[in-house]
Amino acid sequence: MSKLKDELVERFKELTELAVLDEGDPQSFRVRAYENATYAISGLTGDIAQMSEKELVKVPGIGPSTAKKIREYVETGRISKLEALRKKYPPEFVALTRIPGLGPKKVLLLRDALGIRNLDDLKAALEKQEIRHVKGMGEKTEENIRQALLRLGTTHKERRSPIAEVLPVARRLVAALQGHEKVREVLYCGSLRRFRETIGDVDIVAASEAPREVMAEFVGLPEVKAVLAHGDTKSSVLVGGDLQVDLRVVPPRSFGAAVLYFTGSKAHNVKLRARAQQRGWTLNEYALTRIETGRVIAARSEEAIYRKLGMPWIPPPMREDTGEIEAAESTAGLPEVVRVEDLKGDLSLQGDGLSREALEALVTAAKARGLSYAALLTSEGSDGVATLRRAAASLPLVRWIGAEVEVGDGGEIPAEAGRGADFVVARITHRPLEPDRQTQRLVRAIADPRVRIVSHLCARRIGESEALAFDVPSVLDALEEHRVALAVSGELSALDAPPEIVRAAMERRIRVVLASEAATPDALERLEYASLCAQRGWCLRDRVLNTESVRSVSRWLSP
DNA sequence: TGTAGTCG
DNA sequence: GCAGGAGG
DNA sequence: CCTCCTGCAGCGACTACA
Repeated sequence: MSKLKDELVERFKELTELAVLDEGDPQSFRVRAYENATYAISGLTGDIAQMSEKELVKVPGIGPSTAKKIREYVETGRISKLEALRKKYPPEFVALTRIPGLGPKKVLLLRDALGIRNLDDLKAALEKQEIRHVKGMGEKTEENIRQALLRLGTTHKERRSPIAEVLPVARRLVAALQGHEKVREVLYCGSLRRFRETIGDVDIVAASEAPREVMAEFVGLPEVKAVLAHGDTKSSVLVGGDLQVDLRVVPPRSFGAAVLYFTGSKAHNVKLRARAQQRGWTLNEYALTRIETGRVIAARSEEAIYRKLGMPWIPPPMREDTGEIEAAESTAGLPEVVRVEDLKGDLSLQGDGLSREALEALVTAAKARGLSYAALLTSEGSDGVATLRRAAASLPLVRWIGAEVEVGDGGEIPAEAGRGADFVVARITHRPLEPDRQTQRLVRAIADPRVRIVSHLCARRIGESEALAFDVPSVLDALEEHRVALAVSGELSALDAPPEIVRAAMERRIRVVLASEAATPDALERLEYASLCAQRGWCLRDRVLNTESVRSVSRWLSP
């Protein structure tokens, strides 16, 4: 977005980190105020450089002090408070707090007692076994730091893993816990349940009356590489490629409250708690409770808690405090976002290279999932179309053969593309271009009259390659004008078009297609992922082409 | 056993 | 450090 | 309008030290 804004957000993040050290407490009010200010700045729209101190102070979360700092940065390119703190706490010293288990207090203690100012000092102190002699630390602390350093690099605090890596692991762990006889219910929560594209750690919540046994089972699972903490109701472990997984076990009557609490987001929870407080209630991970009597109002299910707070259940992907709570309590209610059950067909099955048997297995599985129509795609030109048409003859569900074509550097689509096919899907591939050229490329491809669907609009690979940079409004305008549908791929390393773009598309009359791009029966589950991703973008059900009847899909594909 | 630090 | 209320 | 004052969510779980 705006470069100035990004810079300010960076500066304030650093300010927050340094304030934690300066205050010696991550919970101090000043630290929290900086955090809020950072969030407030990241939500600013418009030209920040043009805003006066007065205007800035009006923004919730920005007070006189932050406003001054913003103006100072705009005018001089620096923030004196930040410079002062940097001097006091050099970057290499601050870096020490990123070691798991080392917070502000211990880091400062190490500096004052042993003069440790950077990683090398710390390593040297470990060598000499000096740390165990510091008052307040012991052999155990020393050993923990040693272990943390060994893991550093792979598991430093900020590392987030692509959802494609995390989801299968989480599903296996949940399945393993589900199999335990003392487990009543179990669900992964956190950013994974909200379907964010990168995941910091996995939070699993289980309901059981025998927490200790469940915990023992959990930390003993074969995938567990290291146990970071192991208590009666809460444990943390590392699995596979150094992914941290936390398990909380709660009594079954609190399952809904726990799942709500641990699903977040934090900002969503804060708003919910405020709504509870207005009613004289309090909301925590155990229950929604009336404060004066201590009576539980709701706890067992999320749905009940939302209902008591005057809201319908909110799909987890929407719980990011981007207006969902206000919408949920409005008379109009939450928008009706698409759910996987709404889907009637799949327009993205990958037919290339599949035998008749494989095709049959694919469409049979699609039918078993309740789908009633499908399109098979080929990227092998008119020969591919002909082959696929023959192979798919008389198979159930298959209504169309589509040609998937790659878009060239200039947005061109080969002259012969789509010959013999029922429609064309333009698949965007990764080409590094200047934003203006990229925009032209996409708009030109969308404007080609053969193209009915555009897929992988941003050509991104989560955790590998960035989304293409282009002017989003122009491209969305083109989609609307030429009546081309926007695909949302459920392929976990793509999830493309991303939610921000889907949400912007909802402001226009743009249709969406949820796409599994499946070549095998198992891969059809990506329809679920596509719908969760679409929910993050507030994708309305009645904008999704493949929730509609064969007739209306046909009309869209061949206008 | 009480307390402090860290994490969530 | 911010927000909101009280009091001037 | 300004200044001054007060509250800011709140806590649990776990670990290590004394």
